[in-house]
Amino acid sequence: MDDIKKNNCGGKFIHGKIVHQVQSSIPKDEILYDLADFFKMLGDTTRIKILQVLLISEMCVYDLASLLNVSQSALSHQLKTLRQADLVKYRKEGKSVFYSLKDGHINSIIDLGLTHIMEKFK
Amino acid sequence: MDDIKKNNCGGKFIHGKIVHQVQSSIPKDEILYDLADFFKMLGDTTRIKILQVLLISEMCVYDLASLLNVSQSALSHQLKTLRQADLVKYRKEGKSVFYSLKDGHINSIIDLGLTHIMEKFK
DNA sequence: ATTATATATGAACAAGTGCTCACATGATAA
DNA sequence: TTATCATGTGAGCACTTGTTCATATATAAT
Repeated sequence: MDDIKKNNCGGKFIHGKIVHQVQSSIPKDEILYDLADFFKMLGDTTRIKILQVLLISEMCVYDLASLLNVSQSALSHQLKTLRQADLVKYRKEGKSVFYSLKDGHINSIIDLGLTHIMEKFK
Repeated sequence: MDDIKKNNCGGKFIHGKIVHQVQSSIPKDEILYDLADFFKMLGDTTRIKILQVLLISEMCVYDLASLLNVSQSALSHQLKTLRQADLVKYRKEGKSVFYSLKDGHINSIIDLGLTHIMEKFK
């Protein structure tokens, strides 16, 4: 019963037992770093919009730019970012380049995020 | 059959039908803005670590700082950020302040993100 | 070949972010 | 009260990020 020493933080940890237990069950730093990088991709309005669209249908850059009301240049830069994060793929057709999602996980993750947000909208 | 005019982007949209269909099914800008803000919270290594810990157990600031190997100040700043995002709650006990998760969604969202990351680790 | 269209990209820059440092606050101990 | 411990916070600063502007590339039309 000495794992909780109330009102005394002088030693290493206040609650050694709990801390050690937690320490052994969280993922390695390398993984958490990648995880943060992944969520970082979803943490920008423009990119979330892009993904929302591609969730429904593939689309070429020109249409995407018009639809989202962002400059073609800004969009291309963001698409490059998403490409590097391995979240989108593309195919060329004439002068156009069609982008689409590369992964199915994104769908459910964004959906979960949406339901989280929606709860606060009432 | 004129919703696809191949190799011609002169008009408003190349693929009007698809664009309009997509346009009506993506969430409002206000929601997408909040959604991005939410994912932004998960897009930082320190914050993801904090949440990973609180996923398992509540913890006081001192223990959390020691466990995650971050300065107490940096941690307090991040905890404030998480508080403002309404992701954590806290209770005071003597000199200590114990933080815990406020919401159950975060658990499943982080888990989904983790499985996404793990797939690329082989 | 020349022109127009669709996309990509480098440089520059403004805005945002996360840290440290110093100090403030609040509670307990001496 | 005074000292100590746990946490919070403002200011400053280095670093990152997302955009614009100009230009490059690549394909198709004239």
